[in-house]
Amino acid sequence: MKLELVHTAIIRPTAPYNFDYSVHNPSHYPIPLNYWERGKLWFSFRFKDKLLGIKFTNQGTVSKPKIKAEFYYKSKPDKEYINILLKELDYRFQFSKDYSGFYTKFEKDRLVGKVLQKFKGMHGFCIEGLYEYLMIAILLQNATIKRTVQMTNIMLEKHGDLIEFNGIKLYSIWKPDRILKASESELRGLKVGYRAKTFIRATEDYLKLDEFTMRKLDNTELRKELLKIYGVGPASVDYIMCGVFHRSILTTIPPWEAKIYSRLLGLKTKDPKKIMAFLDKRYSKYRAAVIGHLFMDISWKHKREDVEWMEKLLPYA
DNA sequence: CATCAGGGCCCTG
DNA sequence: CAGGGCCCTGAT
Repeated sequence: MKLELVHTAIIRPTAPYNFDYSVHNPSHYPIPLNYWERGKLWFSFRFKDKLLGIKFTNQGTVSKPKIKAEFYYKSKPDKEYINILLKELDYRFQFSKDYSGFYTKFEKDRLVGKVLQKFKGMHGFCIEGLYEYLMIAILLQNATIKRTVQMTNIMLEKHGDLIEFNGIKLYSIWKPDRILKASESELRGLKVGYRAKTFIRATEDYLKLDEFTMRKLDNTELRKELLKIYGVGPASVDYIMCGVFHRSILTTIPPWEAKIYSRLLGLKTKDPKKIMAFLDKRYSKYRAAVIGHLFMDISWKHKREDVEWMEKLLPYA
């Protein structure tokens, strides 16, 4: 479906704001829901039953941030819709979040000071809403990157919605009712295995929730609610809380991440529990933010110049 | 060719 | 709370 330019807005994030570090995460697996190049981001965005294409263009600097946002749709949406849409984008991209306390606290830290300098102005972001991210979490479970990519693509081709705007074609994750209309056996035919059932059950559970109300819950309550969703366990719940709900938490470190952090932090141990204890002692409530920055750093490096040991540690096989 | 583990999670005992 | 089963794929 081709979409037309229907509205343009200027967004002024809270400084410091580094555009590229705040709209693109090179460690995420390639998925045709968005497209990034330096200073620009195109993405599909389903919100309140409308599927739009959105393009961001960086027109500012880290200290004087400014983004041009262009909205593509079938017809001109009303003012009210644009207003709540901008509010939602503010939440998803954390434009108004103030990270200054974090930066001043650790800017001289021996291990992460330099990285914090480099990434100053990186805001946590998650383009996807709860439903989309939930589906992605299921696609990630118990699979290598390659398999996840393959399952994602077939699911998007069969059930996703394709849009075209500003010369770019992107998918959007299907609407929940689309998956409920599909049968489990039909989904199994797409070689997603036991996830066929998980997609359906998780969608049913999702429809009982209200993600906007959930944003007001504290971490403990939120975790409890999310764990009620079929197919969401300790690993996925952490990804969802950090991503969709922007909670700065680090409760479990999966073994593959432990290997990476061990190296980044210059530790001898690769034991997730010991690494956690170290982080907790040194960075306490900022431990997730610290790890987030270190991981971003190595991911960008890896994207640019192929870090050899990362290639070995990441299960790209 | 067979077997097995993998960036989990559910269910059963 | 421990451990088996689940889908597929690629490594051995």
